[in-house]
Amino acid sequence: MTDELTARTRFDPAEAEPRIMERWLRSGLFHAEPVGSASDNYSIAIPPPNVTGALHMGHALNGSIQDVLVRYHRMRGLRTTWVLGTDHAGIATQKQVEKRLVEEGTSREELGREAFVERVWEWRRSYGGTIVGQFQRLGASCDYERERFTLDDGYARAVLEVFCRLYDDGLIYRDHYMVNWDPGSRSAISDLEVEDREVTDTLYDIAYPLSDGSGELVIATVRPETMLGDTAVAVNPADERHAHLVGRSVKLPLVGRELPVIADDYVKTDFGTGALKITPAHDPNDFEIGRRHGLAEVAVIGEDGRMSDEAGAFAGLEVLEARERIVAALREQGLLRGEEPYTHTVPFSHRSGERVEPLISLQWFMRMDELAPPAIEAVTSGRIAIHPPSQSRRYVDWLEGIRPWCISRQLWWGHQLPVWYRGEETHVGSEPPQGEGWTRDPDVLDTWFSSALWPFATLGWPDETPMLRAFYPTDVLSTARDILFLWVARMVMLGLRFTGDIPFEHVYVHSVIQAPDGRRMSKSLGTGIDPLHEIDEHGADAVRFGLLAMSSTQDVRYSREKVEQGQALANKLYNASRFVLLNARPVTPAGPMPTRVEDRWILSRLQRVIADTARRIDEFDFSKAALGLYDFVYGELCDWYLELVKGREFDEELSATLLHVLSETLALAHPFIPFVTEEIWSAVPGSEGLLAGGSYPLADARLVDESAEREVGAVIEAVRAVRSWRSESGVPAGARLAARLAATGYEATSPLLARLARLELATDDAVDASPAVAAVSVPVPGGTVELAAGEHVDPRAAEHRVQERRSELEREIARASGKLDNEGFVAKAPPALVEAEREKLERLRDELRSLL
RNA sequence: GGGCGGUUAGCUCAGUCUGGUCAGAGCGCCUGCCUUACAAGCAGGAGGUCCCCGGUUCGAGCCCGGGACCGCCCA
Repeated sequence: MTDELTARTRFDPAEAEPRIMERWLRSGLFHAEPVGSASDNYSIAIPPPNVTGALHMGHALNGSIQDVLVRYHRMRGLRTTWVLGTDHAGIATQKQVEKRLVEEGTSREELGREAFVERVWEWRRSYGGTIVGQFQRLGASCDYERERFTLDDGYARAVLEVFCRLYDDGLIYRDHYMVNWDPGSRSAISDLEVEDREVTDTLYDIAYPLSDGSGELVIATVRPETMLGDTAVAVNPADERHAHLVGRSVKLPLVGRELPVIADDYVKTDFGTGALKITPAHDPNDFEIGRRHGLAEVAVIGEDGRMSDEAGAFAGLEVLEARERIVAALREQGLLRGEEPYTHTVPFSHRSGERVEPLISLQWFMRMDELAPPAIEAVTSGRIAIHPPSQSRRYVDWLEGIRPWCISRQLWWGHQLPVWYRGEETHVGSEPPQGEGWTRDPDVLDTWFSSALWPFATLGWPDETPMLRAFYPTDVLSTARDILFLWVARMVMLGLRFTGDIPFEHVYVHSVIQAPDGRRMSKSLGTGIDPLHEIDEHGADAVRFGLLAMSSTQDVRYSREKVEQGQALANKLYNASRFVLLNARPVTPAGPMPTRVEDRWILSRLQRVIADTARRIDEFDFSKAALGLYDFVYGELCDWYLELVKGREFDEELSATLLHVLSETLALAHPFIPFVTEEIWSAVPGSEGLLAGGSYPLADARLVDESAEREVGAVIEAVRAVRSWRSESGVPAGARLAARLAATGYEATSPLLARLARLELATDDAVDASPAVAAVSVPVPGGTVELAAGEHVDPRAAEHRVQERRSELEREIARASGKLDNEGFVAKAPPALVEAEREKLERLRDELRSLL
């Protein structure tokens, strides 16, 4: 870089980033050998992205967060591994490949299972690496040699092992139960894959005649087609209108079946007529009621989304068509008592977007009642810390209300259940059973079942591997809110069950990034912003910085300004480094040897930003950490220190301090903006190796210098005061003005003040001499600067400024004296505060007098 | 229906835990500058009913109560 320094005034991420990533990868720095134990080492298991996925903003933010943590701890000297990989995403991947098959004019059924699965593997080999490469664009320092996939051989072994052990322990079982059936993907899906949406349907009132002909009971439903599967009508036991009907029966229209009238608390008395048709096979609540009352379960809709044979005359029809025909038939028979628009929430599949059909189906389930309590305890006891803490309540609430988890999926892509049947026999085991006539269960496990093992299966479990010893439990799981249940809770449950230990010590729940207009970022809405495009445009450092600076404990809108701020920071650091490297002597000192006040000042400020940054990373406050670095680089290093040293000779002492401050700043910022800092590092004299492998700065309390901070702080304020006065009085910023310093506290710093404020300061013995031209008094800390501004002053501008200042002073004086006139304030406020207020008032009055 | 979060400058957000020193940042806007690192820069500036009402307090953007509006989660 050194040779290019003179020529290039801008950092070019597009050119530099791939080159630097290449160096990192070749160096092997990101790879850690399994040595020692987890308590000494640092590890993060990435929440595995979907193998079909491409990097979106959520990944980019999460990747930036994890990379800050990983780079920071690596530089702290810990053996560090960040395990990357993808999950096989059963439904999504299968759908991708099926789509292609359709385009080719064939189908998975035509291919057969084995050939189809091979096609999916082909797809995965060709396209499954996309997102891994995209993490590299971001600069993520993953241990790429350890990339894992939830269908790898070793991983698959872990999955089967867990299934078999849970089965043996009685936690996994097979049952006919109501599941969320997704007609789109022809599979059961879990509660977490269901999204409730509000839709407007028609609510129909239908009369069910009493069997004895003595009247009728009117029920209300939005799904008349399910009436064919009704097996009861229920009323609330407290409902006096219907009390006399309980125990009698009604005749189901169109079918003729006798339905008992039952009493159940679930029925709301204020909905419709207070009578509820019960269809245990097609509604989750009815299902529960049905089980309570021992009702028959008549399934009139099949897994193909069409009416089943049980639907009699309507068999084979699509649900919607059946509905129309049934309504028509009821109308014809005079049993339709009303219809009106009705808005309610309806479950939709996250996977296919289709309306979920609740169906009773024979599936495999996992009991959660034994697994959940230890997972709750791990968080309530503090063994696992969730950040921000408000999220732990959501975690606990969810686990407390957890229900059995349907883990089987009617797919071909995934971990096929290790279950075989022969007649009435069932065999569960990692090996096929002996003997003839066994058939394997065709279903696969929910992808999340395998993801739940991620923190330990990636490290070689069930074997007692060195990796597992060295890196489990992992340190942090970083994730978005919606994943708290999907992954985190399940990882904790299974981690505790199978390793006896928590899977991670900290859970960091980060923001969800919304579109700039506050809507959800989504492809279908057209509101998505592609992080790779942003990286192309602004550089990975800028995107990382921007995302981190945006992040918060709540959802945030994507802010391109923050990314541009990051880009500006990278460029600023690059140019500040040019200044240092082009001027400083290439000394390689043991450390800085500051004697001058400005050197002591920047070193002192540096210690503070070092301490703040480390603390903020430790507290997961990435936005404060990033913005704090920005403030240091801009507001202290570049705006002041580099300007303060410009008049000096770049001798050995100054060079040592400059190079020290530069090196420390680069290292400090490296976890946030790794590319530009690494690039500059290679040009710093005496720098060895890669910055990514260097050590993180530690604050040195001996370099904190209160008096230097006070003195230089006063200079900064004074320079600002003079500049501001100039600007408002029409005095050119560049004009050198004769001046006299009538203030204390500038003994060591007056030359600095003179240079930055462009003043010709009179020497001490000239202090009493009157300036040649009428003087202006500019208040600064510790006194005033008397300026002989003379010919430069625009009298009207100057007068205007004085007026403004006078009224401002009057306002402030009124406020301060008002406070002091308040007896309550003087009596009750802390004495120091009252005293400070008195001094302030004195100061204000002095200044006002000087302006009269 | 239950729970959680939010409302501060034109925009996006800090600041609220721990009341006074607090009206802040970035972007945008206005003015002036190519000052020997950076014009993707530098210097200076304008701009706020801290959602509303009430309370506590000597003192409230911050604490308490009520309300309005927006968003998210769960049922």
